[in-house]
Amino acid sequence: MKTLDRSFYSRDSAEVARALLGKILEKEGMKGRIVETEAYYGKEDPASHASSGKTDRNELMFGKAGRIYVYLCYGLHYLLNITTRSKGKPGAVLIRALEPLEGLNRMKSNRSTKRRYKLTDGPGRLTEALGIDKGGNGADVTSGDSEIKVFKDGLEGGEVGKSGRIGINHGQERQLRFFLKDSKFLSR
DNA sequence: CACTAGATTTTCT
DNA sequence: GAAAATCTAGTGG
Repeated sequence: MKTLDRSFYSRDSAEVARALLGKILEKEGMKGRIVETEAYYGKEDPASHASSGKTDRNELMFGKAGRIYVYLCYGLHYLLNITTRSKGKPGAVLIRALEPLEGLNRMKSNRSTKRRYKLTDGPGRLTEALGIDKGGNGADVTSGDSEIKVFKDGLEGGEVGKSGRIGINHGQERQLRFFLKDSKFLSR
């Protein structure tokens, strides 16, 4: 299985978000199918971290495409993004939900809650299940020896839905959330 | 089942 | 000081 190369990620954020649906994400042997994503931009997007300029936290969004951007949200949840577009044009795609495929037992033991069966159907949950934290920040997904990889051959098929993004209060009801309609592993 | 509070870092006012 | 790209556990019907 081959990983996607940098030209795949160097496009418009919404195109990348749409194209990532159905692709397989792997971290240390644990695999999941990407079923839900959201696109973020730069200063023209008030919901984006990059909307008000570069900071220590978001500088990866300003760099080259195809790298991991992990961000600690609400002080306790890590969110997984992949940077998009080209240098100087900040952008990223947030991975919101996965369908678990391999390594389920390890995902379960990574998650602290045992009551719920929910494993990877939410941006904060999937990072915990896969053991992703700030250590993975800046990794190059297009490189073969990265901890986190995205494969070119996904599971095609399934109707794609669009909606406004979730969890943001900064207005902006542009349709930048993409998901596979028939998936049972979407966030709320 | 529905609703609510609380956890806790980065950033901006 | 307050809000944010969220989730969990607890309470009450």
